[in-house]
Amino acid sequence: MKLVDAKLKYIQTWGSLASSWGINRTMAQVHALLLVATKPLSTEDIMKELQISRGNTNMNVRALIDWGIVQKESIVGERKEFFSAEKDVWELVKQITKERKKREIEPVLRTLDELQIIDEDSNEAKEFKHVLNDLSKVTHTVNGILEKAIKADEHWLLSNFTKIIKK
Amino acid sequence: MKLVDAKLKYIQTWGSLASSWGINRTMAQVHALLLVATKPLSTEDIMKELQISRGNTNMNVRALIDWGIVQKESIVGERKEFFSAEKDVWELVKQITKERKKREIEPVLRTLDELQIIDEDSNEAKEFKHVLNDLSKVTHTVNGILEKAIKADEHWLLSNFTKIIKK
DNA sequence: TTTTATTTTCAATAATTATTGAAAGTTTAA
DNA sequence: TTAAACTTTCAATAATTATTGAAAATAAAA
Repeated sequence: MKLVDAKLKYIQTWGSLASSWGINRTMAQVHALLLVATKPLSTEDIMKELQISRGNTNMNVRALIDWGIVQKESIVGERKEFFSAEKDVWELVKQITKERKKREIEPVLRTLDELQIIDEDSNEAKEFKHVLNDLSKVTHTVNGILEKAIKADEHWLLSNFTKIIKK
Repeated sequence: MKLVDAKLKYIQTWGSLASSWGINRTMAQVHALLLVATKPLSTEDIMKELQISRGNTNMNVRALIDWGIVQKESIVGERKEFFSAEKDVWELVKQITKERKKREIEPVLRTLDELQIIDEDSNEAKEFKHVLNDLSKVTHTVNGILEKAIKADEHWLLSNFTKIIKK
């Protein structure tokens, strides 16, 4: 396979994975592009490479910066902005985990805990509380694991998980 | 809070969580409804409760059965079908994990491995291969953890994860 | 068999989400 | 200052995804 084709296919793959996880396809493609770029890219570079508009490029680059996985770069003698992606894949996974945890899991956790306050004592209410409690427990556990994973360094994480997998 | 309101809010919450994870909102709501139902529900029951059409109900119930988290139930003397959800939340998490792993992670893994075959030796090609390799390693590790989690029983899983969290 | 109840399908449509492109805003350099 | 380079915003529109509802298919009962 030719390098150009491989890069193209890789960007496509990343984009479609992202959609299935509820992330904007273009955002994932911009990120994929920056991840394999050998130097920081400008808005123009991204527009040209992915054949998308200026507005779209700008929006998605900003979103990626918001997620903490893309940085602005200054190049001496250049007026425009350049962008580059975090290249350490573990760092990347941790950053994404951190953001999704904050944006998606934590709000649910809060809602689940709120809902437990039901002033009723029927069988139906008891069963409902029971399901809620189970959901809450599982979600808290998952949240705890992610919390730990975010703070851990690569080696600690890897060795721990490897231990579990091997067992 | 009243039980009825709590149930409503719970179904809404589950639905919006699902959207952010790339799962059809209605599908999540149907599942949420079945999860707190005290007895199996018919298509009519679901339609009425969630105010959705017959077609929509049918599609989403079938999808849930496909995912392995909802079962058909027969009630003696009743001609129509009834549906109920897996109530064991850990079993549920495992089933969902299993399906998402199969549908989303594994295809990516295959593509990543395919892409490694690049017949070029430039610096650019080397860097690209390096990033691919990193991505592949991380994805394989995550896949392995999930594989293990799917096969494990609740107590084993919980105690292992708790150990990691406490450390 | 025919009738009736129930489920499934799918074209039409609605709702949602993403994208464009041009105008407005901002920053830098002359 | 002013002008040019560049970035941001956002209403209009396109693309995608979800939903409806009625007709077709299937299954059970008469």
